[in-house]
Amino acid sequence: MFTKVLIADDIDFNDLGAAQILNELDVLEIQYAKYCDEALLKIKKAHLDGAPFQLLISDLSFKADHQLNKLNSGEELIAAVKKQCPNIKIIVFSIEDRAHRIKLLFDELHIDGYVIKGRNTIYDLKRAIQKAYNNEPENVSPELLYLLQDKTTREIDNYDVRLIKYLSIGISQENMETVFKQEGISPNSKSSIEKQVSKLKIYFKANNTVHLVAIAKDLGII
Amino acid sequence: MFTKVLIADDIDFNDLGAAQILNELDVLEIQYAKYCDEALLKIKKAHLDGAPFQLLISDLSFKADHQLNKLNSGEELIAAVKKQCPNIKIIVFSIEDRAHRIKLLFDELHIDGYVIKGRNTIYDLKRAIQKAYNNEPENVSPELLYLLQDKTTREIDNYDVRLIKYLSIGISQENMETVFKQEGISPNSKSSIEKQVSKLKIYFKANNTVHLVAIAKDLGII
DNA sequence: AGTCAGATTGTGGTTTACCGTAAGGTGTTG
DNA sequence: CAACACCTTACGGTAAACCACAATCTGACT
Repeated sequence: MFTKVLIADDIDFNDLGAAQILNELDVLEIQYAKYCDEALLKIKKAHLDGAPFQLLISDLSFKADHQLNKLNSGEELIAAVKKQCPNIKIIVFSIEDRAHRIKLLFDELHIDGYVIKGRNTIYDLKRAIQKAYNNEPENVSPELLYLLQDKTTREIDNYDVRLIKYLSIGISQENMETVFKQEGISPNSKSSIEKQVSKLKIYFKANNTVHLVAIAKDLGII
Repeated sequence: MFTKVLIADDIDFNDLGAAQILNELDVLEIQYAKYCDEALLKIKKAHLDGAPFQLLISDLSFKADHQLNKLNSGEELIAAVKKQCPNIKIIVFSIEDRAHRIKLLFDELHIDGYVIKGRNTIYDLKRAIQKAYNNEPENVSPELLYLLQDKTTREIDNYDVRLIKYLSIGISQENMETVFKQEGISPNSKSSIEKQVSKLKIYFKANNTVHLVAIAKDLGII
């Protein structure tokens, strides 16, 4: 079993539960971080000291407060950690249950497991840690495995996400052409953008653009 | 101090932390509920048995799963509980930090305290329980008190919320007139609706309607 | 190079949104 | 009841979104 584990979670309440599980799994050294930056720092330090963490259990959302942080989400933390220590195992542990966001974690950040905080957390997290240790693939709870099958989320690519994102921050379709050209995003003609928005509306069964953005927000796509 | 407390939270992980705090406060009887319906049932039963709960600590969001529930949010649970047992004290305990939603809890459901799940949860919840026991007003953490001062949320009334809500589910301004008349919402002329949407856009500094709805969703207004 | 399918862009017309202004209603006050 | 402010509704013009169709470009294959 892992011997040195870091838990990154901004809710102090969760430490107790995590500690209990890791004790049951006979993990010797457990450290905690309440901020992303703090977590990265600890991982870097341990790495330099020649006693690296073997597992990071991280939440996704970290509340902003008076402390200024460079990293402000689990995604950013994980990307930074992977860059620094590619060998560390990473399990994400969050209440987020929207397939799209979770899918991205596996596909782009190559995490080693995902546990939804819920009614069976204690059991699920324990299993996930064991699976991560044994390098088992598809390290998610059964209900999530089902969610990840959902096509809806797979057929929405980065272009779509950025398009909807820009719509949601008030860029009109008129101006989208200019913005896309500045950002080097293609296709970027007014006509193409209209067409793509229209496709997305059909795809998500949205009556209009307002509806589309609301749906995308609900699904966690933006 | 309270002697009988119910905790309604669907994340099993949180039970440990809550139990620790309540033990420190010498609360004798602590019960847990993972579903809203379950929580209401326990409260009803205790009431009928002549040994009612004195305090309910409830989360706001409860995940849906295979179990069908009549009540599906903390708000619904609290409304139902208040109806049944007006004397029970209620503290809401959630990660929700958006002023608008919290404000509604105090103004319409008359809760006795609010604690944001965060880095100081253990301290904050303990204080909140003591304050609720002593009937102290404004039972929130200092940072939240500041948030609740924010005017933004006070000046948005029910009409605005419904308007934005309908926009977000794909009702065009064209059709809003018909919908509002059916629902008995007034004013309902196309002109009035246009005007109100326009006001809201100015208020929230939104470039267009899409942007407005996105902002409203981010603020937790809808 | 030539062909072709599919993607991208362009164009014109229709609908909806947007915005200013004016007309109509309602309630208050002297 | 006249005067007034304020709210609601109506109207008209402009801009943006929407939609169908046509033109152009692109890359793969022969």
